[in-house]
Order: sequence, then C-alpha cells, then structure tokens
Amino acid sequence: MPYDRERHGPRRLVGPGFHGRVHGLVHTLPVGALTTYGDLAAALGAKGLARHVGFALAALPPGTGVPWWRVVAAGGRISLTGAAAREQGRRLRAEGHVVRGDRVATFATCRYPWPGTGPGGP
DNA sequence: CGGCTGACGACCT
DNA sequence: GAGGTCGCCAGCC
Repeated sequence: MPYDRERHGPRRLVGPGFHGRVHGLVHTLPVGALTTYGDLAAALGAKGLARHVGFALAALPPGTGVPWWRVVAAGGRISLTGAAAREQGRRLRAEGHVVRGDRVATFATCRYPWPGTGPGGP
C-alpha cells in the first residue's frame, strides 16, 4: 500500500538542513505562483535533488503555513496520489488555476521565476 | 556506522 | 500517450 499522509500522518519531522531550506523557500511562493520540485532543487543549488524536495515536503507537518500545493512535478503535473492529490487540486483551483486530470493547465504562465535559475546565470 | 526509504526528472521503447 | 529504467542523495532508525 502506498504511503497515505491522511492515514499515517507525517513519517518525518522537519529539522534543520535540507528539509528546512525547502520549507523556507516554498514559504516565499506568492499566491497564485507555481513551481516544480526540480526548480526548487536548482534554486537551492542542489540541481538533481528534485526527489529530496519532494521528501522534504512529505515530511512537512500540517499547520506550518507552507503552501506545499504550489509545488508540482515537471510540466505542471500533480505527483501526489489519492486524497492528497485531490486536495492539492482543490487548493490550486481556489487560487484561480485550471486543473485537468493530474495536470495544471495554467502552469506555463504561472511558473515562478526563481532568481539565478533563469537566463543570465553563471 | 550501515541500510532503508522516498511529493522527481530525463530518457528510452 | 503510456509504460519502464536509471541516476540522484539527505534524513531517520
């Protein structure tokens, strides 16, 4: 059975380090913006660690105010499953996004431009 | 200290 | 478009 946050609760607590940095970065996402796990990893200088960004969010306990639902997989895909995926879709729609199946149609125009990851890099 | 676990991404049939 | 493979490595027990 896949891990279900609503049944089992968070498996890990956020601590200092990588997870904490992900927490802080996601917290700066403005309302209506979208980003991806890979973009977050790159913004943290950890390109290639997209998975860990996901793990960090999975370890995020509820009630922290971190807008985790604004983080989607590459191409605007919702990578969650089951009830968690439905909740993310619901929250995204509440911010004006168009969600069709497991895809966010408004991703291309609402993708957040992290400083340093766009053109004009090193 | 060693092993296990994972909200991904790019690439290939 | 749908499915599988491989690489990536920080936390936790």
